[in-house]
Amino acid sequence: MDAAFRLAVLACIRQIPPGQVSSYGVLAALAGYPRHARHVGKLLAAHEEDELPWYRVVAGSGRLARPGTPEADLQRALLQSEGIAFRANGSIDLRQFGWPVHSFMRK
DNA sequence: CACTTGACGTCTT
DNA sequence: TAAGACGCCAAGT
Repeated sequence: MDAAFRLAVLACIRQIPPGQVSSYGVLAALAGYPRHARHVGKLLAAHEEDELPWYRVVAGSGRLARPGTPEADLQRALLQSEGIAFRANGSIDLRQFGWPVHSFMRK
């Protein structure tokens, strides 16, 4: 596997501030690998580390990946505990909680 | 080599 | 705006 890819992506994920979320595509681009969103997901699927805030990674649409799974429920709970609000349809407003866009546009 | 798969994303209807 | 189609790329079969 490409160790550089893993390290770069994991490093970016660790940069996500508490109470905010990022998306697979954005993280891939930040890591220097545009169009590799699916691989970020592949990485998280195989990688389990308690320190890593994997739950701060959502789909670009603002909805959770793999809905219906126990993992998604856990993720929802963890995010809510950090103050992130979910809409009625079960999606997150990235204009409010998305990173790094939100940090940059902070008014 | 052809085809499928997957924690995704964008473009068309 | 919602629902599909289509694109993406590395790995596995």
